[in-house]
Amino acid sequence: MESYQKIAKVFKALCDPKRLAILEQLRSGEKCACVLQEPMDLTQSGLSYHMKILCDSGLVVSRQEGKWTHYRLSETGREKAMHLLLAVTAPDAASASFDK
Amino acid sequence: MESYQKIAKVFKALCDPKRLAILEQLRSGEKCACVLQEPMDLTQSGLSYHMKILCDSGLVVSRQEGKWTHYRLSETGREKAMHLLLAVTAPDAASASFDK
DNA sequence: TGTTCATATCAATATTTTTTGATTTGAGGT
DNA sequence: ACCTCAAATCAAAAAATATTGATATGAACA
Repeated sequence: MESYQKIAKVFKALCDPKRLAILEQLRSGEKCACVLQEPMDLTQSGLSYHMKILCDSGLVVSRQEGKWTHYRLSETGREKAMHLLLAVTAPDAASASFDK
Repeated sequence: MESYQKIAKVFKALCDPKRLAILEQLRSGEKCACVLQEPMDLTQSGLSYHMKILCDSGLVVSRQEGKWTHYRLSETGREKAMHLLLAVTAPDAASASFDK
């Protein structure tokens, strides 16, 4: 079973407005770090900090190309997160009823 | 469109190990605050603080019964969270391909 | 090899979140 | 009305997270 810390790490990626804005940008396709930074109120090191959290969560993956780093959404990361959300918030088999 | 702050609030409920442990307890059915607190390393006011965050996220709902408060998982809360997770991490319609 | 550019890392500070203990509120019971 | 108990709220302290500016790494290219 996954530890609560590990699960928390996935959702931590999603509870910061700046990281949500970064994900929004990635929804339209792979982006280079410099491109992601431009429209945001973030320093270079600030972006790097958030990208690390997003990659650690598994929701985003990176790809090096020369001196550039490209980021994109991970389908498997998303699927794992969906399963995790369900696992954590759905009543267990034994308990039939719960609130609407 | 929902603000990033509003979205963040939902996932904030899921990025603390103690709140995940509380959700785990609720998976087996409705529980009174006093019952939830007992097995956890939490003071009364500490539990109350976390329950507020869980209720604010919509994933948990509460019900008063005399002087007791009972908490349970919300199905609609879970459904909304699932949709939100998808909305935030899935590539948009225009961009066909993304990473596995 | 030396220079430039993109990104990562580090250390310090600022900000936010969590914890704690004390107090308040409000529903019952006497 | 008074007392008790469960839970919420508040203010202060502690802990975790985010931001900033400076520096390090490492790829490309002259």
